[in-house]
Amino acid sequence: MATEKPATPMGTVSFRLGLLGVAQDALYSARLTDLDLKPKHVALLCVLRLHGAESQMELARLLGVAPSLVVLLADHLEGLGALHRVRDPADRRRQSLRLTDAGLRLLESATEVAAQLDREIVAGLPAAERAALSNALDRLLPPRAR
Amino acid sequence: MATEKPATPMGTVSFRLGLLGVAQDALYSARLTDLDLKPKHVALLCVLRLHGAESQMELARLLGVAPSLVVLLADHLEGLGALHRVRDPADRRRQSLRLTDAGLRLLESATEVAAQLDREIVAGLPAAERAALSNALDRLLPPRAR
DNA sequence: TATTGTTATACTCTATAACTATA
DNA sequence: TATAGTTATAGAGTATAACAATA
Repeated sequence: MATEKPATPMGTVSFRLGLLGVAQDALYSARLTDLDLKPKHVALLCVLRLHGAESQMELARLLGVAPSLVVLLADHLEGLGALHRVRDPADRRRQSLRLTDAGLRLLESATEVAAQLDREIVAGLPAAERAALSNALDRLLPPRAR
Repeated sequence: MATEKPATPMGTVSFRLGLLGVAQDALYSARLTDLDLKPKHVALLCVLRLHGAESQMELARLLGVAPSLVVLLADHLEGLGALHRVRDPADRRRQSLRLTDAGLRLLESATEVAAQLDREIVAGLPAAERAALSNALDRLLPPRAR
């Protein structure tokens, strides 16, 4: 009684995961407009908060995006006062990005927005299924993103 | 022991769902290049196969995209011989999109690509968790997309 | 006048490539 | 010469608005 051969991609987990995730991303993005953030900015803040990063290059690798995009994301966040760039004295080519207190508060606000989505969206799921979903996401997310 | 207040959006289901889903969509898109399709084309084919649709407008509503995008998607699929447009004789403004045999075979190929991703991706999940994930996706996907 | 499909246009996102400063 | 960061440019994707045909 495992998965039978599905008739369409809608019968697969990966396709439905893509559909739902893309919709989720768009919804979160819409809810972030008041904070003047996009999900990618939030991802960058998360990495800084949870890992820290030695350089923008490392950040690009961790986020899985081009280094040039990190520049734009960091520019925007710096403009919001959420972080500042500090030159590495040992290698002046490098800049470390450091969260400010305002950045931490911004991240907290973004967290609350996501938590609200959770309440709206997983409200319909039984507790066991919600936990299983959360576990599955943990396992499937590429380690670099965690 | 329910969900404690998460410290970052990474602690929420919705944010991780967005990250994973967007990555999934990109991966599926990359695997579809040989078929000359994008996930949105596949979604359109799925809707035609599973529901049928009376008009392109209805399709736009079901897919949650702008009508002008349905035109482009259908143009491409028509160019591949996957469907043809037939004018509704009762209302000549409307065009019904009908899957051809080639379209059905194309959808089967796209299904196999997604099934292969499933094998690669959910391979690491215990059966119970996989089933729970599949169930959760079913419940969370907006009904229009199913 | 309202609706379907289409076309034209513009905007967002992000990558690639070129460039600067530092090593 | 190689690397970190930046800037310039280009392409993909998709929405909005204008338009044509039909009702």
